[in-house]
Amino acid sequence: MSAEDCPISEATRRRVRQTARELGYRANWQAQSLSRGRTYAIGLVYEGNLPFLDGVYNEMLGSFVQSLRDAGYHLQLVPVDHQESWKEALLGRRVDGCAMLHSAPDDLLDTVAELGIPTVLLNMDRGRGLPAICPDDEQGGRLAGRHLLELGHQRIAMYVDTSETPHFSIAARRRGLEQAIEQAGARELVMIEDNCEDAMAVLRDTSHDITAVVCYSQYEATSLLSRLWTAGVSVPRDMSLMCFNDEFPLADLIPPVTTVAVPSAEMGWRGAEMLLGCIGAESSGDQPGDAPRPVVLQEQLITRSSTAPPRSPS
Amino acid sequence: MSAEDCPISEATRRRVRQTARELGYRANWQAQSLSRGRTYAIGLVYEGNLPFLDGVYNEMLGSFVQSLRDAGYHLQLVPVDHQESWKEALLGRRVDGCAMLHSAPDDLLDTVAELGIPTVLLNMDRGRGLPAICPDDEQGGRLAGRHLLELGHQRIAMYVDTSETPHFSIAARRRGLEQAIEQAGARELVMIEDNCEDAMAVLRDTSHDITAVVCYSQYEATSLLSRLWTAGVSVPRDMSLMCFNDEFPLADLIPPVTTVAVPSAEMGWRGAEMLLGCIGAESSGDQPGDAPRPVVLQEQLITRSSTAPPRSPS
DNA sequence: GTGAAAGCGCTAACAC
DNA sequence: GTGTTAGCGCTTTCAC
Repeated sequence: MSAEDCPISEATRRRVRQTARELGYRANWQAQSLSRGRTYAIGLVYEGNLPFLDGVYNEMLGSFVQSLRDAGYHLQLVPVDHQESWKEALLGRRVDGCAMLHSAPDDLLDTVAELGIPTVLLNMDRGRGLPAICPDDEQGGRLAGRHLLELGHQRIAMYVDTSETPHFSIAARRRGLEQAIEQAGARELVMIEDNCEDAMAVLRDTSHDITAVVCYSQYEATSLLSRLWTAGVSVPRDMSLMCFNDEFPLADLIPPVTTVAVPSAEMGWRGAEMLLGCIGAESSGDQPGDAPRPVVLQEQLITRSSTAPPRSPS
Repeated sequence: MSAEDCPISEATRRRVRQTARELGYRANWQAQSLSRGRTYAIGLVYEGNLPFLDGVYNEMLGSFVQSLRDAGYHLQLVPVDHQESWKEALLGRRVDGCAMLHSAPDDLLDTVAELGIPTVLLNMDRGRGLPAICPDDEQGGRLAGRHLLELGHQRIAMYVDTSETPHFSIAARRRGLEQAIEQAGARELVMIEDNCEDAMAVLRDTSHDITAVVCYSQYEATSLLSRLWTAGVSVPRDMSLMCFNDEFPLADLIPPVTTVAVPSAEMGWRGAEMLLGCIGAESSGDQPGDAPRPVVLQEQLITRSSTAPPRSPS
């Protein structure tokens, strides 16, 4: 009845629908769901805390949800924990597809692969060839490195707080920084993978002669900036500081912090596009052989006042 | 078949279920859903951005989701916008109940009331007598006020950034502060409802003689603290500063900021308890007359180093 | 082209 | 107590 050669005009069709709706009728969703074999739900399967605290994920998921909604889908939160209730949700086919971000346990990836549940990985790499979408953290790292090198810094450190969950973007950002440094023929990157106390020790060690530090995220930047102030190290006069992710509270700190922004909203809608594409392809009986290749999005430098040329050595 | 006088022992029942499950069988969820007239989904209906950026909501929703999951329910994100797709979701009964936080448009509240969809309001008051759960912001305000008064402050300001969406807790926190001030016989509260620039002007106006400022949230506190530093006003030596919500980055700022914490996790599980209670009562045919009364939870003072006795007037 | 009927997979009510 | 069947409300197919 949904054919285009229907004798009933489009206008009439619409009027009928409109009237039916006004009379309070709506298609029963559970019945449609059973009959069509669809749930019209996408599961957001996540480990640990709700993955929204970080502004990057907040924005990304916002646009992800919007795009899904425009296609008649809703996003369902599926926490992963020891109870394995997430497994029931997937095996019971409570969702038509799923999204994961940041990281996922192996058995989760195995499960979706076995069951053939359409899945998209957001900001995640090691994905068994599953459709993925992530920012180009290596390129972002190069952006950061070049910015500092152009300002005249020779000796640069990167600081990552290792108490946080590791993420592949750490390595990627590091590689980008190193590439930029190598290209410029400057001295090699000093890596500080530790907590804030120890980062301070390294930065203040004059034998390292560090004049600029790149923090992995706004979290490291916020606490390190505080410590620097406390220790009487002025930013950017004595030390340039920058980080990744253009999120709260970077713009409100003293000084406002230079950062490399990831295209969070774009990741969201691209992800939705990809996932809905997979679901569509699956239902139209296509072979699932053509897994879409990973989409990689460019990052962008946002210059603020926490980075400046190094003090000339006196 | 679910009776307790069943001849099949509990152990056998479990073994059968276990085996069936191992053989790969699970009850088809869509069919169950249709047959039982349940969707096993709760809608989180929200306006604007994803409501998780603020750490308070993050933690609250985390425990909300967990509790729902333990009861076999999933939380579905239902954004409210001009397209009114949320209305379709509710009218189509795509959810068994819903949760709202912070604020909700009138037609949304009307809709759930008309349709009789079990609903719980999280951190929201003006709710048509709907089940609600919120922190006692007035009590929190008193906590803040007493803390500063005990330190010896006489002239206190409260700062709210009016560019943010208004929330009833602003008034409640203000009332609490005023009550504490009145009780102590100190001078009246100076209200600053504006942006950060103007807040600075008021604070530096010596005719006001303000020695302590209470910020509405971590956002105001973060930016105001920055401005104060920039202006050479030392916290807490020249000015005590505190706020509400124990969230990032308060503990990482210089100095770490004193704050009044809301019991976010408890709000979450209490809310789930309440909502599931309503759904259960509804299905067991009880009259919906006994709407649970609002639950009000106590807040807690967390003292850090941004508050201190005022400088003795020289 | 139009209308009736057979499922979707489960639940619950009903006879045996 | 146990097995059978109607029915949830839609979609889709298959006769007319």
